[in-house]
Amino acid sequence: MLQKPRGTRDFLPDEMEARRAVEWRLREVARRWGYREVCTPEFEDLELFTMRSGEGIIGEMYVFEDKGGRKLALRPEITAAVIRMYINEAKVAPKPLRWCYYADCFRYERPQKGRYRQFWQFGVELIGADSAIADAEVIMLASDMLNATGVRYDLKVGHLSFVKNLLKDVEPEIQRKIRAQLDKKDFEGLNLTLDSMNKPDLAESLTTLVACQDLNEAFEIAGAIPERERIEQTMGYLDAAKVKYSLNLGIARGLDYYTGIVFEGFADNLGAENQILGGGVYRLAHLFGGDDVASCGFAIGFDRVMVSLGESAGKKDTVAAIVCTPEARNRALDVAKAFRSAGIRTEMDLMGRGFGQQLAHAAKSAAFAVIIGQREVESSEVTLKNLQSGEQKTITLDAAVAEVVASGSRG
RNA sequence: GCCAGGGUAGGGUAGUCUGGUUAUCCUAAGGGGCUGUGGAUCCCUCGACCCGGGUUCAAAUCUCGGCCCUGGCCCCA
Repeated sequence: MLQKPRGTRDFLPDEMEARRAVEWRLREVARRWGYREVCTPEFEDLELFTMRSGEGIIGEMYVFEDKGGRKLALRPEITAAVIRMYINEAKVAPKPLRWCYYADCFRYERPQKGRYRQFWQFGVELIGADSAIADAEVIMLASDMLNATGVRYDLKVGHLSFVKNLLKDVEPEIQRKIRAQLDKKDFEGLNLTLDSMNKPDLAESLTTLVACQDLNEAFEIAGAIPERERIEQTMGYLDAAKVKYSLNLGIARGLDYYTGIVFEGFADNLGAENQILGGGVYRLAHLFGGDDVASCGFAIGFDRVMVSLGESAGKKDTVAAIVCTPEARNRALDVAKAFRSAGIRTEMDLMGRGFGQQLAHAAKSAAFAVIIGQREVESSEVTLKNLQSGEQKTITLDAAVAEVVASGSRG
């Protein structure tokens, strides 16, 4: 039998409904903040991604050549494409641009819990606003969106200037190494690195800084930071808005184009791949030949959110099953039409089952049975049976529809 | 790329150590009886040893390779 490609998944209706429900909660929050959805191509010029992240990522992408000999790649992330689109299509649009996306991405990596080769990201990008309140808005939105999903998480907020300032006299190569070790909280390796440089007090400052939960203290450790006022303002807005976060000034976020605030979200029940959100302030547009523009954005690892939510994610659709005798089928079709017009998922027997077996099937798949037989045809009513409680009553069609609709809005 | 544990009907499983009858049980699915409560009950049916090589009279079972799954390492844009 044919298997699906490694690291991909099939989604059956139950799971799909759960995913759509969470997806729409995210969309709805983004919409309320004014972030409008955009869509970019599933594949792009390979160059777009190597310009952003370096040649090293080719090994972790789905790269192919098309029939015209173009080097293309399935998108491994969306930010680069969104910024390309901004430069191509929207450079002169009124600022700021508030955009969001929900899209699948592809990475050629070893699958494990919460990591798949095809995975979905829900992200937002705020383009062209360069202020403390802009940074704060994006973080507040991140918090709002994660809250809407119901996932349990920790939000960590940091800023690159602190570590950068402490390391300003260190060679770039070593800087990179130290930042990676701080990000991983690999203090053993960090001490080794610093020992070899003969700077014991730097180690002290760095480890204290990473653990530091107080902004003023952090400024004392890190020394004079030009962005101090903006950082204080941003954090002030977050505190005023009662955003739940903790300070983590060790966050490195891998790549060099991040310039300021950075933040990450972690689920507490996921194992090794527990990061469910990552983002920050970055400058990327100039890489793709645009004018330099400040941007801030984040992406939510949608699949990890779903794994973290587990079984709790699902909310079942209310289903009405029409149960009828063959003679009553035309009337039953009218009844079904009325239920469907009211927005109720309504199903009829297609298997030629007898009355009893229709009901038996309904009991497994529906919340209500709507019974239409000779008696109901004659009285122009329907018998509505609540399949959970077993109660039933013969009432008008309108009353039956109203009752099913009401039960759906409760659920 | 590395390490560990796995892969038996649609789902869940027994059997594997110690090779040997028609591969166990639950569930789901389909057909039939019953024809206004059948979420019951009775009868019937469908359906599996991941793939390939090796050992053997004989392989789900032992062995080698591959594929895939689960978790971890690495990486994580």
